[in-house]
This record gives sequence, structure tokens and C-alpha cells, in this order.
Amino acid sequence: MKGNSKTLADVAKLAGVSPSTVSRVIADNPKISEKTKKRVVKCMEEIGYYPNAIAQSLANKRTGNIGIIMPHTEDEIFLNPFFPEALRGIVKETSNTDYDLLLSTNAKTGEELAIVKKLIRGSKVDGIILMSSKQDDECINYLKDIEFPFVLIGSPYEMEGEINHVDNDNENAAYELTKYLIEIGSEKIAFIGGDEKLVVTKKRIEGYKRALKDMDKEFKDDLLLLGSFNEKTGFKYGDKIANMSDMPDGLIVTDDLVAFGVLKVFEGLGIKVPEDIALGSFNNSILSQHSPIPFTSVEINAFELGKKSINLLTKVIEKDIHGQLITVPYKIMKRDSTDRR
Amino acid sequence: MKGNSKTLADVAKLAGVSPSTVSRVIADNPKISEKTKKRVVKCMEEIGYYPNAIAQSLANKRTGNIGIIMPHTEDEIFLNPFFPEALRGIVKETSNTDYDLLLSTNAKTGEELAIVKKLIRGSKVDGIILMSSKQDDECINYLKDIEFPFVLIGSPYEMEGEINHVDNDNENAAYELTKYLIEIGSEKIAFIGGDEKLVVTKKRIEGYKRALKDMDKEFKDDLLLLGSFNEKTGFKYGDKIANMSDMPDGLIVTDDLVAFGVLKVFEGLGIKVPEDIALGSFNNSILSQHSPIPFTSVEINAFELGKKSINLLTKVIEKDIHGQLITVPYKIMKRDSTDRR
DNA sequence: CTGAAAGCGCTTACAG
DNA sequence: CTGAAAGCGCTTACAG
Repeated sequence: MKGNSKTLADVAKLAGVSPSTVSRVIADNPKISEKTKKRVVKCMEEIGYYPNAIAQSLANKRTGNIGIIMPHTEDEIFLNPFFPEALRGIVKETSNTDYDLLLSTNAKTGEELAIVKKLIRGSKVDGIILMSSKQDDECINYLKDIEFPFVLIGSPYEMEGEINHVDNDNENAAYELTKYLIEIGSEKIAFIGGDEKLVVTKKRIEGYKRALKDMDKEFKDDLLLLGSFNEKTGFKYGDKIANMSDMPDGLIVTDDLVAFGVLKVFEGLGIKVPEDIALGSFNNSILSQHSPIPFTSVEINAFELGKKSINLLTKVIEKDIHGQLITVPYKIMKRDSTDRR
Repeated sequence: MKGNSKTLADVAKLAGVSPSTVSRVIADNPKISEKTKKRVVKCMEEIGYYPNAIAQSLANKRTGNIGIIMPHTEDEIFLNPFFPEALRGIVKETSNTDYDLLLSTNAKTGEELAIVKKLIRGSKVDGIILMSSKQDDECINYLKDIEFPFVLIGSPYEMEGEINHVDNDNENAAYELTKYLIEIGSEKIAFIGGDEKLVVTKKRIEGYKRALKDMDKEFKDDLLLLGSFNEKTGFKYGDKIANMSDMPDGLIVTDDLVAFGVLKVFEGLGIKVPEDIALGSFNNSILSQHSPIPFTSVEINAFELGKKSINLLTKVIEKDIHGQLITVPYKIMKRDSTDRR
């Protein structure tokens, strides 16, 4: 490339000042007189000068980058619209700051820690967003241990009071959804969740159980079904539920794609929703709206989660803040699958 | 953070060699004897040394970062599954290299050029991936002008032979799809496209026209409908088509979400697909598979486009390569909407 | 208000 | 095969 970028020194020479002065003009240091400031700025424009971010970083000990750690690509979880949506929020909010975004490129599960270490020890980022958390999360432990600025999207399994995170109140969302199903007449409610190591799964199970208890329904172990975030899980458990001797008349599903799979099975078997069984799900994806039977789903506002995480992180980078929690409201979007009027 | 990272000098002191030698060990310079190499490596591990990427960049004139320029967040186009999918491919392929990914954070349309300039002139990236192109694209012109390494996902409007890009053969895809509709008996085929400034729109229109010509059908201007990539466009044109005096019996739509909107309108009006009108679309999204009437759609393989773009870019950064084109195969996924057996 | 000098943590010709 | 020195392009205490 024919760039031949100009340096600070070039500007200094042209303006007849020292490099220190030019540097101070860039930093908009108030000690520099308006007069020289103007002259220098003019010279910068004249030769098309642009500060070298790398050199600034080295001298500054500040990179201007935020690292985003996503679950790895192969992972089915990446296919979940949650991540693109949250990322969209992250990008959006970052555009209001002077940070750039550095994306993790971990290809394998379990590689997250290595990536985090590389970014931090190589001084490539000033802060980190963790886009998922699990039980005994080694990334969280590491970041916490070295006291590096980071924000978790979701909730940590332990040390909640010490870790900065942005999340929905998943416990309450599941509680409310379960309660709602009971209110519209469901007596026996099954629950299909994700990986039990995921904190979000745990929280929703808790809410589900609490609602059952509050509404004087018995919790039954065989109505608690755990699987992955894909359609297959829906097929499998849809079948299982349909074949239960005393079939449930209510169902909570932790993800729309799974719920969609369940509905397909039910449709094939002639099971009517919501008449025979009411259904509530999570994520409010395009599928929940456009399914042959549009179904009730909890909008978790992933875009907002992303935005808020960056907003918090920029503060965390500046001051040290610990254990800050930002709760993003959810909303139960009621549709045909729970409409028993 | 309590980091206090160790430096090259620390390692050198401990190993009893000069910093130059340690540096050469890091670079795995063959001139260093195996013996010292081993000793130095041991010392690095002992004190937990990790090279500072920023300092390396400054000395090296190499950042190890690739910049990704996406359409801006607000843009409806970002909601299209194409971008997350392509990004997934980009992430995946990058994980096999030693590059990191720097994401553009442009919030407004038209800000792309400023972002590109900032990344390049601030020396934050070694190369750039452009995720969309339009007519008179100023980013392309700038990058080309300063001869900065970049790869375009999609095709440029002009100077095709001079710009490295990765794309489907959209002209042929539209050609084949149109021809297929004619072969299953469609006589009059309408086309719903996207923004006419987008190169992909132009290419598909060309293919559509060529197929009509080859199959001795007349091209009619009022059957060529252009809009945005959203459901509303589908509603609007679905209605329009339904109300044409001599309604078309075939329809090509440039995006699944739009096609989905059209189908909804048709369903509401009692228009039968594929009996009354056959439909073929693009992107093979989850909607095309799960729509009440699953519809034929062209799989463009966005994941592969992403992967190939990184693959090409890493080569472009090393040698100078110009006007290289990599074509990613598409595949027409035939479903009920064109099944007239 | 401005400048000379040292430093950020590396790399790399040059010399031996 | 290894080292001393200069340099990458900035910033910032220190001095004036």
C-alpha cells in the first residue's frame, strides 16, 4: 500500500513545535494555547496525519479494544438467535464509545480460557465481555483472580455479589410463566430445559419449582426434562410427553426452536394446543411468531442485554466496580398456545 | 489488575542472555542453538512470560488483526440470517490462523468509510473484510486506491477483474431458479428484489431476465418489483400480485422473509401455492423450511462465504493478489412451493 | 505554555 | 550462534 503514513514528528516539524506539543494537541491538553492548538491541527489536516493507535497503546497502556468471548462456532448454541441479537446490541452501544471490538475466535469448546489469556497477557484488550457462563466457569475464575475488568452476560453460578453481570431475572420469568399456565387452567406442567450446567437452566428450573409450590402443585421429577437447544430435543420430548400415561396439560420450554419441535410432534399426533396442552417458551424468536400455532414466548431482550453489558464494562474499566448487576426486563408475549378463552 | 506482566528483559536476565536472543526464540529463529532455545523457553514458562502483542505490532508493522466491516446495526439487513452465518464462517476460519478479528462498530449508514479509515490509518488492522457492496461503493474505492489488502463478500459493481471477492454466482442462481419455475409450468413469472443499488439485486435480475429470454418468455417491467428485506415488502407485493388482472403463476423472491410475507398474504386470500402460483426464494433460512407451506429456496452457503473470505484475505495480506474471485456453490433446495406433481 | 529526554516492550540490521 | 544499539510512533514526568 502506498500509505506512507505521516508521524507525529512530521506534524511537529511542519508546525515548528516539538513532538510533545503535537501529542498534547491530540490529547486536547488544556495547557496548550488555543493559538498553537489551531496551528497544529491545521498542519495535521494538511499532511493527512492520523495518530497510530498501536503506538498510542504502547505508551498509554490502553488498547481501546474490548474483547468479546463467544461460545465456540461449532456449538449449536451459536445458531440460537440470542447471540447475533446480543452482538448487535454490543456493536450498537460500542459505537457510542471510542472502543473497538475484538472478537474471540475459539474453534473448540474449552478453548475459551486460552483465548482470554492470550488477549489479556498480550495486552490486546482493556476489558472483556463474557457471553455465557456455566458452572465452575474457568474464565470467570481467571478474570476474577487477576482482577481484570469484565462483564458477564448472564449470571454466574457462584459469587453473584462479586461479579459484574447483566441478565434477565430468569427465575422470576419462569415463575411468572409457570404461574400463568396454572392460571389458565393447567394442572400438570412439564418443563423442558437446556444443559443443566448452564446457569440459565438452573434459574429457570428454580422459578418453575417455586411457582408450582406457591400454587400448590406438586413438583414431579419425571416432568423435568433436560436437553440441547435444538429441534431434535423437541421431537424427543414431544414424543415422550405425548406418551405419558397421564399427559401433562401444560408445558414450559426453555427455547423456541425446541418448542417448535415439540409442536410439530404434537401436530402429527393430533394433540391440540392449547386445548390439550398449553405451551410457553423462551426467546420470542421469529419461530414463535410465525409457527402454524403462534406460541407464547418470553422476550428476553438480547439486544438490550448486549447494550447494557458494554455500558457497564466501560464504567468498570474506568473505576473499579465489583458485583454490579444490571437486570434487563423480560416480557411474556402471549399468543395462541396459551389462549384458552 | 495485579498482572505486572513480565517482559522480554525479565526473561533475558533470568536466562542470562540478551533480549535479542529471547526475541529470536519467540520468533523461532533457526539461527539460535537448540540448547539456548530450550533454556530460554523454560525461563519464559517459569516466570509466566507472554509477549506483548502491542509492542510486537509496533516493531513489526503487523497487527495480527483483521477488520470486519458490517452494514450498520440499525439496518434491517443485519437482521437477515446471512450476516450471523457469514460471521460464523469468518470466526471459524480465523480460528485456524493467528489473526484476531476486529469488528466495525458503525452505527449509522454511510459511516463505513470513516471506520475503515480509522482502522487503517490508526494501524489497527492488516486487512479488511467488506461484508456488503453497493453501487459506487466508497469503501471499495478507498481501499483500492490506497492498495490496502481487502476481500469483499459479494461482488463489486465495477472493476470486477481488479477486486478480490468471494461470492455465489447469483446471476446463474436466479437464471436456474427462473428456468426451473418455467419448467414446472409457469408462464408468467414475477420477481421481487431488494434495493436496486445492491449488486446482488442487479445480478439476480440479470439472471431472471436471461432465463426468460432463453425460454422465450417476455420480460415485463411491471412484474419486476423492488423493496426491502422485510416482511412488509412481502405483504405489499403479495397484495399487488394478487390483484393483478392477469395474475402471475410464478414468483421469484430475493429473500425468505419477504417470501414468507407474500405467502401469508396469499394464504389469507385463498391463493394456492404452488397450484395457482409457484414460488422460489433465496437464503434457505429456517423460515423456508418451517413455513406452513415449506418453500423452495436457494442455499447460498453464507458460512462458506465467510470462511473463504478469510482464507483469501490471509493470502492477499502476504502476497499481493488482485482481482481474485472465489465462487461458492449455491444449491436450490426444492420444496412444496414448486412441487406440482 | 512548551521542550528535551526517557520510556512503553518489542524487532532487526549490523557487527563479531 | 549471540549481543549492543537503534528504531517502531507515541506519551508524560520533569524542567523551565
